[in-house]
Amino acid sequence: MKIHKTDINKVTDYIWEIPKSFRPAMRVPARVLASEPLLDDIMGDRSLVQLVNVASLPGIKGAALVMPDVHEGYGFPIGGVAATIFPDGAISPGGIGYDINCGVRLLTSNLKRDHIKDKTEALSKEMYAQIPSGMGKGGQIRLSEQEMDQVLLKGAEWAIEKGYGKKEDLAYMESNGRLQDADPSLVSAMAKKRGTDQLGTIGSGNHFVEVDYIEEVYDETIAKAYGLCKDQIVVMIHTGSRGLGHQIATDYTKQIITAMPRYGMQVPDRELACVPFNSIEGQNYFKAMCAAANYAWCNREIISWEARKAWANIFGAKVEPLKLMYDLAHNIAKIETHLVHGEKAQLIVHRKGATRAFGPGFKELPQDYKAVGQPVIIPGSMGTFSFVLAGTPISEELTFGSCCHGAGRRLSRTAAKKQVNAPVLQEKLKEKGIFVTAGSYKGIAEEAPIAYKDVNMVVQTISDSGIAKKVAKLRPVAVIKG
DNA sequence: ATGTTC
Repeated sequence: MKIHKTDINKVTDYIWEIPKSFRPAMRVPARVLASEPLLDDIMGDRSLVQLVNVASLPGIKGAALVMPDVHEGYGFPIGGVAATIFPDGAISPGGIGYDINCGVRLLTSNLKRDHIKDKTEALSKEMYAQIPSGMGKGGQIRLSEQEMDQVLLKGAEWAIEKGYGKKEDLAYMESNGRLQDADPSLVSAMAKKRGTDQLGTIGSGNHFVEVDYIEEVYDETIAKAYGLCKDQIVVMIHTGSRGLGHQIATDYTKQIITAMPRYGMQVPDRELACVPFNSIEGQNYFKAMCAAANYAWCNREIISWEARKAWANIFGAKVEPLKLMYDLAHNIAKIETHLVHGEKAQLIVHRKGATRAFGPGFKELPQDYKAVGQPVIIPGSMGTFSFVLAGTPISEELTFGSCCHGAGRRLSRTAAKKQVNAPVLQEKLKEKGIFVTAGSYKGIAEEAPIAYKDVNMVVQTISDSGIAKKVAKLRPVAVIKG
């Protein structure tokens, strides 16, 4: 299948639609949220074909959607949102991704840019020492079988009970850092084994811990509600459920590929394998997915504890500890209520490389954010900049309350490695005042800014389309990578 | 993304 520009209808400057009539298998239209240059960028790759395939998912409602940071993924495009009808619409592990509850959190400090100037290098070294990173890397904590089950059931609460976190953090996590449907008995022994020593570790790839300062505030009122101000130092953490989540995705993808024919579900690409949400296989996957999501929230809470230790070691025990602004998932499925053609419907919302972006008044928001909407954290590529946005009611109308999750890759890892000289890049960033500490040059090369879209363009599209408002722009000073 | 290949 090839998709040409002439197959795509322009709905607005930021919304492009491939109509349902394009392919007989499509059950809903396919929609791209992008400015024209960003759309042109993906015309040559498989993102749009994958999006059209998603539009044929059994039980899909509204439209198959991609955000402006879209790129190719396993079956589903990354940056994709697919809402299927509860309870018998499809659930597909490919629509969630291999790193279940990969997500981002932002911690705020009471220090300003001037306070840390002379200590940036020492801080980045201490962060690197405290936070294990890199492929397959384990941490300090070894979970017993009983403890593992508690982590999978309780998520971030487990870390807090054990003294690795702060009770006041819970209110500032999506779903309070815990999905109630988790069932540890549905997580394989292999997945649990892989997760035994990986709590408190960031892993590799695009995962990182970053120290930033706030370069610009766009919306003073919302920034104030989130506790953000110009020149303030903040810490961003991006990681997920590590080997445990990956193993769960592997286990259930296999199972679901085998089970799918029994339910008469057909999809154009084997990588979109799915079963009805309320089938036994669908329920088992969902409950295991929830367990992996809880592991990821626990992981990010423990990494925050490590970052807080590094903070105290560098700035002294009397410094105010880092405060959690918000933590949100961008690889997850959630049961949510949205309007479909003007009527309320319960949906299984798959977000793969897409975050939630609910507007003001949403009941799950912490009290101090209720009036301004949910924080959306958008990490840019290494050494560029990142954004904090706020969700709006428009996201609920256009995207099932969803937003983009980052800059979005434009070069494959292999292509990036060919083009980038990592030591040179590291030195260049240092000259710009950004200390990058990484376990491997491979990681630096794969994550070079050239491998990513222009985050400014991506965020501008989001802001122009109205699904989220710009609140603040963040510049990195130290990056810890795998 | 991941004890690189589901």
